[in-house]
Amino acid sequence: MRPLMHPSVDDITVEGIMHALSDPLRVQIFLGIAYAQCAQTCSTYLEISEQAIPKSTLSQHFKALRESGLIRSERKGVEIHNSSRCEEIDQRFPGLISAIIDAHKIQSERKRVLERRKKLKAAA
Amino acid sequence: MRPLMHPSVDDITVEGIMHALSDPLRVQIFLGIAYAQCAQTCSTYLEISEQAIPKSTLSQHFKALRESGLIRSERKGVEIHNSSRCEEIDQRFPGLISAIIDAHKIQSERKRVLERRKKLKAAA
DNA sequence: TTCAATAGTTCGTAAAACATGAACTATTGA
DNA sequence: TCAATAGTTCATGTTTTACGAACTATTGAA
Repeated sequence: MRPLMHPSVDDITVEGIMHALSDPLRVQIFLGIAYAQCAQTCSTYLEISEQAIPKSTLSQHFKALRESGLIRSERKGVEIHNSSRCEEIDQRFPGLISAIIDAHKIQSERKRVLERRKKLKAAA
Repeated sequence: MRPLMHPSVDDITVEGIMHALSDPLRVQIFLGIAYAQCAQTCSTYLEISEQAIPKSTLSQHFKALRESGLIRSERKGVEIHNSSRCEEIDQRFPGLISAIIDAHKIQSERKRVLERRKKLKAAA
């Protein structure tokens, strides 16, 4: 098994970040890691949504996040601990990650509101 | 030929924007349109880099930008004028687009510096 | 009007990227 | 040494993307 590859901060690209965060599942994973006070493992996300995510798929998504430079993965015994590289990225691209995180907050808040509204309408 | 489809501001998603801007050529086109004081046409970009970009490819890229909500395309006679939807997007996701644009400025400035350094080194 | 020129779209297909089950590897604890 | 756990890698079917060729829309001139 080859060692986990991480790009140096200088090799992180905007396009790479955009691509990594263009997949809904990957964003969800990344936000989970970014918000988490403790490092997250791959298995944390085995049932992130209604249906189970195959672990090979999860593994690929973690790899994509890692190779874009968004997360750091370190083996801790039998599992791999993932943490965000937000601070490093913020040094290189100030405000980028937080703007994306804020946009996601707005988007998911609006989604919640719309769903509640829909439910009320259906009940009426 | 079906009419040009534009999502309403409320249907613009962060993932959609990320995806649209995850391609280097598309970012270049988008930045060109965002910076431009006048609306840009598809043909403006036929030779954006060293080699010519096939126009069917360009057309698809413009379509991707349009359907992500990043640009507005309007037929003006024989050509189609493209302009950015930055203001609208900024209403929905304040600061997102400008953070991405700033990050690109940093990235391309750094690239320029590295290339100059390399050239000087080669000359020495 | 018809026709050529210009600007861009759409279609078909070949190439690249993705998703996932099955098999494999690494680490730990019994 | 071996079973259990956590994750990776491989093989393959599916989806997305790139681009040449053919098509459509608009204009301006004959």
